Order: sequence, then structure tokens, then C-alpha cells
Amino acid sequence: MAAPATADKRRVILDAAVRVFARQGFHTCRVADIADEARVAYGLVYHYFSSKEEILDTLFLERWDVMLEAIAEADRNQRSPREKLLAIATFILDSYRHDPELMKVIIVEVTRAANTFGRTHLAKIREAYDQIASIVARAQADGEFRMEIDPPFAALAFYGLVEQVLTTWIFESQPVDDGVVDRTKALIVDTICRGLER
Amino acid sequence: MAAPATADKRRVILDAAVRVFARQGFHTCRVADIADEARVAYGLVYHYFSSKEEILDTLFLERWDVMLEAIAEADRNQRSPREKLLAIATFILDSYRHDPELMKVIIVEVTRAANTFGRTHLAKIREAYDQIASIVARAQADGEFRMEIDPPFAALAFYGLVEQVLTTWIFESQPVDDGVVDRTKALIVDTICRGLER
Amino acid sequence: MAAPATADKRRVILDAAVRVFARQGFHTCRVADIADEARVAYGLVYHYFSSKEEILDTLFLERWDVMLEAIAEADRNQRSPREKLLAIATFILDSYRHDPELMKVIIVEVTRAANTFGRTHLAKIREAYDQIASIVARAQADGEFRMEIDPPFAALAFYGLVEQVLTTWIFESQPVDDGVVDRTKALIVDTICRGLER
Amino acid sequence: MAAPATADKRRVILDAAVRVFARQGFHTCRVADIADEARVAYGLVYHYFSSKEEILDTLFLERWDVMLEAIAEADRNQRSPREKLLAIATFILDSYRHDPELMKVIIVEVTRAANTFGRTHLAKIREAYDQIASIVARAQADGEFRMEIDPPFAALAFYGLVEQVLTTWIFESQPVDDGVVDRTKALIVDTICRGLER
DNA sequence: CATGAATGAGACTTCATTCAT
DNA sequence: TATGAATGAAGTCTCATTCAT
Repeated sequence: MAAPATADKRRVILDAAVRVFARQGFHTCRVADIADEARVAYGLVYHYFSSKEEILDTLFLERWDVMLEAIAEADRNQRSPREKLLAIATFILDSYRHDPELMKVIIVEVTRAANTFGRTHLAKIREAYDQIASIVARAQADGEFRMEIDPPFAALAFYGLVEQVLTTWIFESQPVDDGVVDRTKALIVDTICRGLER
Repeated sequence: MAAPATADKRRVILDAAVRVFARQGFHTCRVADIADEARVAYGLVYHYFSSKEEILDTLFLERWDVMLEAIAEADRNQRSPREKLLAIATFILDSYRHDPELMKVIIVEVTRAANTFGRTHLAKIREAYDQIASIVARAQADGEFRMEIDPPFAALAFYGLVEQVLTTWIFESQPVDDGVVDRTKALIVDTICRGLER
Repeated sequence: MAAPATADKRRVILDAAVRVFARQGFHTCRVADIADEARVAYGLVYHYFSSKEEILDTLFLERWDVMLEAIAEADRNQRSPREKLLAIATFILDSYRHDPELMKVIIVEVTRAANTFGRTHLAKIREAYDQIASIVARAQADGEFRMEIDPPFAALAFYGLVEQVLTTWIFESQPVDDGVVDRTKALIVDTICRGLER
Repeated sequence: MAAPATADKRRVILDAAVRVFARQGFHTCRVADIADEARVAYGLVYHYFSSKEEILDTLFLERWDVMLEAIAEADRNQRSPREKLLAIATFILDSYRHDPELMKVIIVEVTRAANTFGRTHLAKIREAYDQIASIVARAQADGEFRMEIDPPFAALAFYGLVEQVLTTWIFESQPVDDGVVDRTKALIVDTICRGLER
């Protein structure tokens, strides 16, 4: 039972892949880059993963499941729809704050890659939309949200804005501090819930 | 000595590239696929374009300039900010209605490709955001929009929703009819301007 | 009869080819480079020459025949073998002085290209050696040169030194003036005829 | 567990490259030809070398360093300048005798390729000239060679003749036997040291 | 588990040559 | 003669994946 605490090479490879994908992009990087970044032999990558794609799939699914659970929890624990949306925005923006590289990879390489991984994981991605739509639908039933906007569409607007914000941050590739994160999540919720007009 | 109707091979290649990029994605397709689709010799592609990338750049810039002009025109010709945003949404959604493949390529391969072409054309893309933000800023000055939401952020919400809608359609890859387009553009403007709450 | 004095496009192409071959080398340059340098349409090159190779062949044969004649003339007009060799060295070095680019092309791309054009034009190249060897042979018969060195070998030494000198100049790619040329040709003849030892 | 005799694939590739370069010439052969000749997968060539050029560079540098050392050794071990030059000529001609293909490649593709590899390796090539010139200079100081011919020029004549001889053999592409080699090296030294005149 | 050499299909790009005008 | 668009065969290099140790 002498295995050292950091011997989980699989994890090391996954973490290295995040950095490499974030830096170079999935299509541009080579498997060798990942092995180098992980300081691991070339072949070991293929010992743990059957392909380069599977690494990205793994990263996405790991994280996305956490997010789906966070959304569910927000729905359970918060009272008003506004607070629920705020909790969701908070979770996603905090995720970026804590691990911008991972979020960059997930958004750029999966969520927004309509031709490739986005299509592969369409069902998973939709689950998030559906949960948000469900929150909206119940808010309408409770008379808190107006009926004109159908829930899937509202989910689109909300999640779309969150993702657009993250994309902007990713493009700017400068670190965001807690203040920016706090103000932005409030702004997102306010914009979506109250609209632009006076 | 009338110019032959289909002699512009450069155009033929560009149009073929749209179809191929839309179908297979930029990274997945080969230059040979474009040449085949255009029914043109392999080398001719390189006679007109210096690389596969330049083809995509050309497609994007051609179309994006048209869109920037359309936004400017909407700003000039429409009275209220709501009408201006509606005109912009109309233009973009109609663009998709009329040439879904081209719009798919531009959004999937450029606008949302934060690692590659999106970064290349960042300045151009931002011009659109800036124009929209400017509309919002003037609406605030005129007392029509509320002051709480800063204009660049509002532009993000509006354009983000438009793009998210198109992405959904692209994912579903089923044709949209005029009715859907009309209802959606109204919904976009209503969502962004009036918000979700009662 | 409006043809301008410089309308000989064939000549224009040949002269342009000299410059391009000298600058970029035969293998590295493209036919398009020659056409550009000649300010002539792409296709015209193929109107006058059947291939890129034929251009180089033409340049070589044109010049080499002049040289063979110059050697023959030196043999006829000069009295002593030393004067004959001096006249030959003079002619070759002067050729370089007057048109270094052409000489560079002939030496680098033909004479020293044992795998390609050197092999093609082997017979022509040998004619020069043979003429020089013949001069040496007669000098031996006349008792002016010693018998120990067989004429073909002597020709090798003499012509080899001339070519080695030119190669050095080509490598240095700086212009040589008349003084250098004069001193060098004397040195060549002296070295070959009298040797290094006291 | 003795190391297998032929397991060094890098060496196998280099040796195959010599044969292919000698047979077809550097510009005419394809990397595939080298891989085939080495009975090795295409990609392995690029595993060991970054380009076709690097293979030739490697072959040249390996051999040239051996030659520089041989010249230095001749300078150290031989007494008279004539014996030193004889030892050098012997080494180079023997090199050809033992591995004519390698010497062909080095001379034809590097040493005499003024436009390409010759230029790249100019400094290395000059080292050989400089060593020979240094031998001549000391012979002049010792009163054994006459002062009229400056040492770099003498080196040119000597090395130029050696190379010209090899080039002739290469052109003839017939094997040379020891007798020819012995007679030729004596002839080279005699020609350069005593000259043609009686 | 771990290593990294070995494989080979495939992509991009170049460019000599042809041809219609 | 003159033009330059059109052709398509090659060739280099990359890199995901396999495999022997």
C-alpha cells in the first residue's frame, strides 16, 4: 500500500489536458503536448484514455454533472425564481473564477462547438436548459413571471447571457476578481428579469 | 460578349465552401472536398485563395460587413430603440432564413470559435456589439431604457440571445419558416426589453 | 513595322532566367518567378521553351559554345603553353567579371551539378577539358611541360582551380574588380605551371 | 540481453539515405524512398529527423568532422609539407574508395552546392581550407614552398584538384581500385607541388 | 503500470504544364 | 504572339494510434 498520494496519473493527465486545451485549443494541440504537460510518458495517455476525444468528453461530463446538480440544488434551496437564477449564475461564474481554464475548455470546445462536441453532448447540455426552463415555468404558474415568454426561450436568454459573459471574459483572458463576479451576476439576473425598458 | 453567368470560379468556390463548411465543419473538411463540391480542380482553390483559412476569412468578412451596415441602417431608419433592436434581430434571423448554411458557418466557425477565428476577427465582431451598445446608450439618455444596465452589457444580452437562438436552430438543423422567424424576433425583443418578471 | 527594338521576348525571358536562377537557384525558383522577372505573361515562357529545364539548357549551351571557341582561339593565337593557359583563364575570369550571374548559374547549376545537368551536358563539358589536355600534350611533346603528369590530369588541375576560384567568388557574392581578376589569373597560371615548391 | 546488431534505426535511416541520395540526388528523391530503402515506416524518418534537409546535414557534419580531424592528424604526424599533403589526399581518396556513395553525396550535394547546402555549411567547409592554408604558410616560412603563392590560394588549388578528381570519378561512376587511388594521390601532390613546367 | 519507438494514413500546399481565348 | 486561368500529380510533414518491452 505504498502508492503515493499524488500517484493518480489519470487525474494528472486530465488536469494537464485542461491546461493544454485551454492554451492551444483541442484541434490544435497534440496528444504529445498533453503527455509533456503531465510529465508522463506518451503511451500512458492511451493507457487511461482510448482517444484524445475521450479526454475532452471526460472533462466535460465530470464538470457538467456537477453543474446540473448545482442547478438542481439552487432550485431546491432558493425560494423565489430570481434567487434561483441568481444562485445558478453565481455557481457558473464562480466556477470560472476558480478554474477559468476548465470553464474555457468546456464552453469553447464543447458547449459552443455546434459541429463537433456540442452535438455529441447535446442531450446533456439540454438538461441544463430544461432545468432552467422548468424554474421559469413554475414561476409563471405562480404568477411571478409573465406568461408571454415561453420557458424554453427564457432559459435560452438566461443561459445565453451567462455564456456570453464568460465568452467575453475568455476572449479578454484577464483574471476577474470577486467584485466583478458579484456585480456581473446581479446584472445578469436584473437584465433578464426586469429587461431594458423603464 | 456578355459575361458568362457562372464563369466566376472564385465565387463558385466560395459558395461551395459554405456548403462544405456547414456540412462537415472547418476542421473536419479537406480542401479536396471544397474543390469537389465546386466541381473544380484542386489547384484552382489555391489559385484564388492562399489557404483554407483565407476562404473562411473571406466568407466571414463579406457577410459581417453587410451585417454591420444593416445595423447602422436600422439605427438610422428606425425611431424607437425597441424598433431598432427589432430591425436588427429581423435582419439577422432573416439572414439565417435565407442562407442558413452561411450563417451556420459564420456563427459556428468564427463568432463562437474563441480559440481560432473568433480571436482573429475579434475587432470586427466587437464593432457589432459597439453599435448595439451605442443604441442602448442613447436610449438611456433619452429616458427610454433604464440606467441600471450598462450599454455594453445590454448589447451582450441582446446579441447573445440572438446568437443562442440561431445556435439552437443550427443544432436542430431543421428549416425554419417565416412564422417561426417572425414570432422569434418579437420574442427576443420583448424578452430583452421587458424582462421576465411581471 | 512598329516592333520595338527590345521586343525579342525570348531573349528577355532568358535574361530574366539568369537573374532568377542566380538569385534563387534552379530547383528553388518557380517558372512564375521567371515570368515575373521578365515582366511577361506566364504562358509565354512555355511558348518559347518546352520546360524549365530547356531554359537552363539553352543558357548553358549558348555560353559554353562561346567558351569552347575562346579556348580554341587562345590555342591558335598564343605562342607558349603558358600564354595559352593565361588566355583561357583570362577569358573565363573576365566572363565572370562581366556577367557574374550567368557564370554563377552555369557553374553552380550545370558544371558542378553532377547528379542533374552536369550529367546531361557531360560531353560538352568534357570538350573543354579535352582542348586543354591537348594544349598540355603538345607542350609536353615540345619539351616545355614535363612528361610525368598526363594531360587529362593536368587539364583537371588547371580547370579545377579556375572553377574553384570562381566558386569562392560566388560564395562570397561580392563584386570583383579588374585588379583582382588580373592578379588572380596570373596566380592561377603560375601555381599550375610552376607548382608550390621552390 | 546483448544489444541487437541492427537495432539502431536512426543509423539504418542515415545509411539508407546515403544510398538514396547517391542514386537519385537530394532534390529528386522523396522521403518515402529513404524510408523504403531503410525498410522502415515513413513516419519513423520524422521521428528521428525533423526534415529531409536535416538528414543530409547530419551526414555531412558527421563525415566532415572526421575529415577535419584527419587533416589535423596529417599535419601533426607528417614531417614535410609534401608528406602532409600526400596524407590528406590519401585520406580523402581512401574515403571515396571505401564509401564512394557517402563521398558522392557530400561533394555533390553539399560541398559543390553553392546555392543550398554549400552555403549553409560554408564555415565548416572553410575550416578545411584554412587548415591546408596553414600547412602551406608554415612551409613557406620554413623555406620549403615559394612565397609567390599565397596560402589560401594554394589551398584552393590543392583541395580543388582533389575534389575535381573525385567529381570525375563520380561522373564515371565506376569503381576505382587501390592502384588507381595510389597513383592518383601521388599525381595530385606532384602536380600541385612541382607544377607543369619543366 | 509505464515507456517511447514504430506505424502509416492523410492533409495541406506547391508548381510544372496545358489550354482556351 | 500573348494571356493567365485551370489542371492534378506529387511531395513534405503531422500526428493519432498501436505495440513491443
